[in-house]
Amino acid sequence: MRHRRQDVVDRALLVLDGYGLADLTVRRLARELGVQPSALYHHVRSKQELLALVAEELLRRGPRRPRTGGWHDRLRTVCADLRDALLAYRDGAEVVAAAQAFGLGATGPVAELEEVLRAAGAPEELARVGAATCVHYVLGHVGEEQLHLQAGSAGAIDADPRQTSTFALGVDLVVDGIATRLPDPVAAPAGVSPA
Amino acid sequence: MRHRRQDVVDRALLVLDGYGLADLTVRRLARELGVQPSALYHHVRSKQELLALVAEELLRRGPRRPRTGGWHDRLRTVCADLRDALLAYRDGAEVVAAAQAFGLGATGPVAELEEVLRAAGAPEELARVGAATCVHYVLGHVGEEQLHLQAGSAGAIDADPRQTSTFALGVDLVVDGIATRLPDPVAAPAGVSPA
DNA sequence: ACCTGAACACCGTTCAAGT
DNA sequence: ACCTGAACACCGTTCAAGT
Repeated sequence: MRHRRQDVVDRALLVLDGYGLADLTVRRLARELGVQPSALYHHVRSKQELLALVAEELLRRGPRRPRTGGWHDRLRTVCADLRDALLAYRDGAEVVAAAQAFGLGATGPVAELEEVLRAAGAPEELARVGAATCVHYVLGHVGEEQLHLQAGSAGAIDADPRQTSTFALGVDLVVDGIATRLPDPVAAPAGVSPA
Repeated sequence: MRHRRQDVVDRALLVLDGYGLADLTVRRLARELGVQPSALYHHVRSKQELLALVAEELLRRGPRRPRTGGWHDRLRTVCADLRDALLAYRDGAEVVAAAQAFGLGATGPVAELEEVLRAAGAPEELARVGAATCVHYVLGHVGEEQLHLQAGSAGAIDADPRQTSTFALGVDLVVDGIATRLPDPVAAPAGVSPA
């Protein structure tokens, strides 16, 4: 039973989805892999690093809808992809929030949101704060969703359309707020980026 | 050395601020109180309940600026009070986020934000989502702030004015977004609440 | 390169028993 | 009402040693 780093991460995601974040322990994961707990430290420096890798992989496995339309729509699409990625695994939002909480990984969505805003002509500070605000909202909202979900795990995406519309309203609040701060509401022609 | 429930909570806040959330353990807290770990279960049902009480007390100890001006200003003031309460204790945002994460307490700010929005004429859903969005933003933002703070604990409130202005921008993004959804932008005269 | 075996210093929680 | 003492079933991490 010899494993590589990716095997450990893959199995961790299975444990996460099957038993929740609280039961995703080093010892539990080792048992699941048929290996001693100490063996995991050959693949990973610490449990924190493991959780960061899990968060990253969870996001990587999420959907990626085509980015079309104006910056409003692009922002919403990135947020929706993020939400679906988080909802696809039990305690997904908690895992990614934890990774953020100790300053590791899960920076992909933030970076992409910042780019969308910069491309829309947002000054640097607005791009940074706007992207962060979107991500904070999505993590918080999905965290609440998963709390009231307790049961039902993978595959149950968008089971509750009321939650989805609530999510959309929240995102729009942030997006509309950003719009009031953008210098020029004129949309650039497709394929042409402003200097 | 006989203690009451409030003694336990008070001491927990001291441990939190002195050593951080990771070191706020049942056993550590018991040692600090000069008591056996099992004794704490006479005052508290579980560690979760303890953390919820700590979160609640932390918020109770926060400032409460006068609520003046239109609903924009009132919203901002509630958010600012919340931020200062969280910043006053090491890992404050993490503690309150954790309490929210398992569905306990820390509902005061949400309730007050909802009331402000209802009084401003917001339909029920907008009031609920708007309040939640504000709180998600503040928790996320202060969480990041405290992460990059690592050192420096209580008393260091608003040491970094750049962070404060960044915080304000984020709140305004949400507030402005809510404004675009409110039915009537006409401000009511001070002291008079709309029917 | 990947793993074992054993140890260290911890956890949260329960429960009978004491005052 | 508040606490002790002892136990149970766990944690994350280190480290010498094995193949």
